[in-house]
Amino acid sequence: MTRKEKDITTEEKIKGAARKVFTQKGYAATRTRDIAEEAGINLALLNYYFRSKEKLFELVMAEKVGELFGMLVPVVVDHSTTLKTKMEKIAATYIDTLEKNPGLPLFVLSEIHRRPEWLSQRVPIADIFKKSSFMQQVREKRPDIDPMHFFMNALGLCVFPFISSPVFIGAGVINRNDFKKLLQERKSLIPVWMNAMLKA
Amino acid sequence: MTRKEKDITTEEKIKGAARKVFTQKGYAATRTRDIAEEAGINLALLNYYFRSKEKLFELVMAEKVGELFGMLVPVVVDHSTTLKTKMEKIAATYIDTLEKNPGLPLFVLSEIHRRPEWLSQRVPIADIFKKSSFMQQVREKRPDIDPMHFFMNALGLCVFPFISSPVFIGAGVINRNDFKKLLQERKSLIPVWMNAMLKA
DNA sequence: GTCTATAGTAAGATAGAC
DNA sequence: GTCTATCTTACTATAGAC
Repeated sequence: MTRKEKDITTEEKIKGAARKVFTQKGYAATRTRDIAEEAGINLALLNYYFRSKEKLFELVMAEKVGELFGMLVPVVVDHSTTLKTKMEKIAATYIDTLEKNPGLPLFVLSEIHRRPEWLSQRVPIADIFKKSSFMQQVREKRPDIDPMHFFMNALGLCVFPFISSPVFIGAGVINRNDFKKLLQERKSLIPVWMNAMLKA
Repeated sequence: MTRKEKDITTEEKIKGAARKVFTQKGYAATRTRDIAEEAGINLALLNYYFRSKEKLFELVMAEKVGELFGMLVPVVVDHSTTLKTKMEKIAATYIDTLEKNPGLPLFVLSEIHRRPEWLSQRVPIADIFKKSSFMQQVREKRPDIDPMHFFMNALGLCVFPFISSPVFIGAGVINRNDFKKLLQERKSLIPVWMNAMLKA
């Protein structure tokens, strides 16, 4: 047994397995047995540590929502950066992070879709975005258009490829390698496109 | 009993219920009992008509994939229209159709994510898109950039709002009415943005 | 803390009456 | 064709030994 394996507590092994299985299959399709097997432990231990499937899911979900939106906050509220810089940071951060965890957006979006109240009950984040420096700067440039459009566009341009890749790849419209190349290109293209949309 | 109700066969009632429940909750979270109840019939009848949950799902899934991508084909292959016209048609068609069926994209994308081989086994549509008039016209305008980028952007700008609306609305970043207003605005904005991106 | 064994329940599917 | 009742399986969760 390597040092690394020995240091991971059973609790962390289960959480790690849960992260993997839940994000891959979603809550409903996940069986606690899958998680136990993935963690290399017995099913009873899962309930010993986390009481129930629901409680374990809750933990993972909160973490994943944080991963997906947490990275956004420091960038959009920063008053010291230009809109262009913000766009560059958003594109680079999202694409690099999601490339390591491509299933993240679809998981979060799907689970929130099935539990619309989940977010409102715990993440009071609306004002942070609405009053953010990003929104102000967009409003200054385009007082004639709802800034939410551009916020959505920025996120969509970054995130949509990851959500739709199974379709494009599955349909044979693109292959895995070309897709990876596209992603890298988008890191520099998205800021340029966003700038063009703001001027259009 | 109204005329309309009387004319709907039991088979159609079940299929209709299945469409509703499957797209709302996804395959795994759907119980055949939910569908039977929604259809106002007995559980046994579902198996009498469709043999199994899987077979019924298969039917709905094929239909929904058709709904989501079928509308795209006639537009992108049409050699008689300009790129600008194509963009206008894509935006208008998608937003109008999806407004009546907002859960469609997330359903299709999620289910394909969980069954990556599903598409490749039955929808041999790759060449239609790759050789489409849309792709050619984009290549002419921007031979320096992979046209797939713009195809993805067009779809993403139309579809992403529907996928992400539960998040935006759930987090309180936007309310339902403003969201509906945004959607209408996007029908004319998206073609403008796409044009701007192509020039950038 | 970790296991085996099992209770309890929910879900998909079918048998058989009408 | 449509129903009620039931079979069978698979899942979550717990009891209890070690």
